[in-house]
Amino acid sequence: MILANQRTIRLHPRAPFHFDSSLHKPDHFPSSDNRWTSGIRWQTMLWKSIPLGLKFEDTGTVEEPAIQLSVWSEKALDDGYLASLRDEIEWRYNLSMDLSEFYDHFGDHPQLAPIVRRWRGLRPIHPGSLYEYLIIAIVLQNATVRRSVNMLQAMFEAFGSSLEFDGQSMSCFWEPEKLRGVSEEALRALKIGYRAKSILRVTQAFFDGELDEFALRYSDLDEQRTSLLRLYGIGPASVGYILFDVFHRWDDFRHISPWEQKIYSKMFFDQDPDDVVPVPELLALFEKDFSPWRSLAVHYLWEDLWWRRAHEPVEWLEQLIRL
DNA sequence: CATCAGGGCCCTG
DNA sequence: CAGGGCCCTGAT
Repeated sequence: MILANQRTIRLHPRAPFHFDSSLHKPDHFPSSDNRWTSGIRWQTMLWKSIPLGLKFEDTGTVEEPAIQLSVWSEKALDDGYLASLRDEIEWRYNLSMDLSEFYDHFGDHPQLAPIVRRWRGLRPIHPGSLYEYLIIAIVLQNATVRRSVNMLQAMFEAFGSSLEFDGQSMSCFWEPEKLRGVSEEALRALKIGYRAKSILRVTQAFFDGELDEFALRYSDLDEQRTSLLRLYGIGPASVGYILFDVFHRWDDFRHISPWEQKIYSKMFFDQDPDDVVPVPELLALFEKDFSPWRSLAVHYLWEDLWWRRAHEPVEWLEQLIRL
C-alpha cells in the first residue's frame, strides 16, 4: 500500500525530554514495523482502522523539546482524526509525563543518581496498542530472540500490510478482525507452535469485546491485572510488562522471570548466573530502594545497561541473552 | 547425529 | 504448589 498523503504535526513534550532514549529501546527485539536512527524514528501505526506511516524527528533539545511528526496515509485525513491521533500518541509516548518528583527522589541515590542524570528526559514508551503488545508478549514466550523475530515477521506477512512512505517500506499490524475464521492449523504453519492457540484466544477476546483498552486505562491496578490474567496464554510475566508499558504503572513490580533474575543478580549483587539471588530478595530490594517508582527505576537501570551494550559488548550480559 | 533449553503458561495430580 | 509438556531452533 502506497501512502501518498502527508500531514505534519508539531508535538511539544514536557521538558525534560530525551528523544533517542525515549523513542528507541535497544532491548526490544527488532521488527519490521519501525526503524530508528539518531534523531529520527519511523514506524507504522494502525489507528481507528487506518494504516499510517509515522516519522518522528527531533527538532528540539532536552530542556526545550520539540518533535516534528509527519503522518502518511493512503487517503487524506481530516482534522478531527489528526487530533485524536495526537492524543493517542501523547498517551502512548508519555509526552506529558512529569519526571520531576522521580528525579528529586533519586537525586542522591548512589546507584540511580548518575543514571537519571545521564538519561535525563528518558521516558518509557510503547508505540502500539494493547492488542499488539499481547501478540508480542506471546511470541516472546519460551523462545529465543531470533525466533520471536521470525514469528512476528511471519505473522506480519500473513495478516499485516506493507506500507510505503517516505522512501521506507514497513510492516503494519493487523486488526483482531483479520484473524476471524483463521484456524489453529493455519497459524501453526507460520511456525509459532503452541502459541497459535493463545493468539487465537486473545484475538477472539477482542472481537468478542471482552476487554476494552481505553476503558481499562481508567480501571484500577487490580482490575487491569485480573482482566489481563483472564486471557488464555497471558501469565504473570506478560502482565508485568503490559502494566508498565501499556498502562503506565510505574511502581508495579511483582514478578521476575528466570532470565531477568540472572541479570538482576549480576546488576545488584554482582552474582554469577549459576548462583542467583532468590526472587523474593530481589523484590525486597526494589521495594526498599525504589518505591514508589519500582518499575520506572528499574527501567532506567535496564535501559542504561542496554545502551552501554549497544556501544560495546557487555561481556557478562552477552552470555545471558541468546540471540 | 542427538539432545537440550529458551525473554512462560496451562494443566494435572 | 510442583512439575511435565509444548513448537521450533540454534547451540553443544
